[in-house]
Amino acid sequence: MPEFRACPKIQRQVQPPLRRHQSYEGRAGVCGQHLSRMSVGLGFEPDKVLYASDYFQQLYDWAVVLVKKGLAYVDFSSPEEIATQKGSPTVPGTPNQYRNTSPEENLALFERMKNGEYPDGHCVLRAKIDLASPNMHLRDPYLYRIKHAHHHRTGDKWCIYPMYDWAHGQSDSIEQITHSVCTLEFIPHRALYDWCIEQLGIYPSRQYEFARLNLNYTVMSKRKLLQLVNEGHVRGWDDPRMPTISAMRRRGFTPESIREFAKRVGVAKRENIIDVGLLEFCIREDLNKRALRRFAVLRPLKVVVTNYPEGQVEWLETENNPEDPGTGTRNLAFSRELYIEQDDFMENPPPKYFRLYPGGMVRLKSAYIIECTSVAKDAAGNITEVHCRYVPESRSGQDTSGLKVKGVVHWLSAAHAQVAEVRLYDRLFQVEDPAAEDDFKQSINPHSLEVVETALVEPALLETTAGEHFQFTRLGYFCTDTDSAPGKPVFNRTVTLKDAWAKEVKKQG
RNA sequence: UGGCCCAUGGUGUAACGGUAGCACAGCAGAUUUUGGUUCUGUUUGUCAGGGUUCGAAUCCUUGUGGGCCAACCA
Repeated sequence: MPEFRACPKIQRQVQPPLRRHQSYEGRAGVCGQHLSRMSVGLGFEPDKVLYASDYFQQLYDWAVVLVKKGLAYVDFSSPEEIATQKGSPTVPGTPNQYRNTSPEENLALFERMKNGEYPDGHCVLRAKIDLASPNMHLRDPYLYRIKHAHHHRTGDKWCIYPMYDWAHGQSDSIEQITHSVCTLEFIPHRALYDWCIEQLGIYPSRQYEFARLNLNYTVMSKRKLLQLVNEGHVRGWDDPRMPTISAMRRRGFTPESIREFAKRVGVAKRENIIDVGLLEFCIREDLNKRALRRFAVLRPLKVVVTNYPEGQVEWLETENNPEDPGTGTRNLAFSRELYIEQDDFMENPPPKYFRLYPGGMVRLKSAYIIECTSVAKDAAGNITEVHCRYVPESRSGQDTSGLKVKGVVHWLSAAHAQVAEVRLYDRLFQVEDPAAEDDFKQSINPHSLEVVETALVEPALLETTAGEHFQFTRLGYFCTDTDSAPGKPVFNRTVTLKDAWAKEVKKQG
């Protein structure tokens, strides 16, 4: 039954009252709250939330008007009969006996419907329009059906409830909505929307249809998303892999970035599938300016600086955000045993690799230049440690070494690093348009979530609270998850940094 | 095989009937103590055929392609 009427304040600069045209069905207050939350998630304060159920009496009175005008009748046929009588898009419908009932009789019948004299589904009120119309929605559409159901706002007052088409235009009209915005599939409904308003002679709201925003590598329909949730392919509606507002917020997308994305996408009438790359661009653009930089090592590789004194600790200054000097600096502990990212070392590097390799030099960001002198391996031949020599006069900010190195690598002091859980997300589907597949679930990406339970982070990262954004230097943007506990932070990777090297590797095959 | 909606680079989206522009992506380069950021340059487009017009992405028409339309759902 028609329910909550979303009325988010879409854009202040829009002159006429404009509203999102959609009603929701749901149990006690859930949807109204959900809509409000969604608006807030996008950074809006809902202007107000309105309820179609507030108009039930008016809607009923208007139905009576229609009946009296001979434009509506009570039909006792079964749903199957009615469907058959409607014909098909190429075959006109045929009228039944009830279509000729007099207005007076219909009035009495409709009243009995309202009074609860009939059981559920015993009959319906139908508009009398045109059974031969090429627009199926005009072939005497249902206006009211009987449902002896308790309504969370109107209680047991009604046992007949209006259908969508009978509720929507009139509700818009009551609220003096000038532009009622909806998606393309409602185009055929517009004729009925207009018909109701015209027959009633009420405020002429108008409906405008636009294409829904689709994203590649995911699905957008509520039906499909529900399946993902119910069948456990994701952990819930706000699983950071989902394309829902709550999930996106949890993953670390800011309201500003989502709105910027929507702005760049634009609105039009043609079907579209937008590249998630644009969304990623928008969140990087936003977070680059506001996220504090922190060091984190996801897959640690131990580095021993052989010529650095054992037990010595130095505190080296590094910037919190080079894009915003106002955010100041912090100090990082430097010592003889460090961790770097496994990806930042290769024993046999390919061309153009300018990170660490035997005999190679690299700058430890905000610290010293080191040179790899040897590699330690276990019995199986796996690299367990990398031994390096540091250049004492290459200290960041006071480098007199004259050395020029191409690679810069982030690092953590082994003795100071703390453990944190980091969740890495990848696209939920392996194909661009899963909805076009025979079975969209066949194309689910089995590696859409990778949990790194023992990532290493700066000690300062232990103090974070849910919703905080960071850039883990050279890795990507991360957001503290709601699963975090004191001293046990969990980070979601919102998006990686652009990675020119990954592209180069791909090119080299 | 009825009706309706849509069609502009890879993806989106602009252009009173008058020079097809913007963004993302791509490519090339510069800068860089994040292979990030920033900056510079650059490849690629009006679905097809007719018609109207001095002039068509825009108007008309035919075709092609895609989408939508039957629920006691919204």
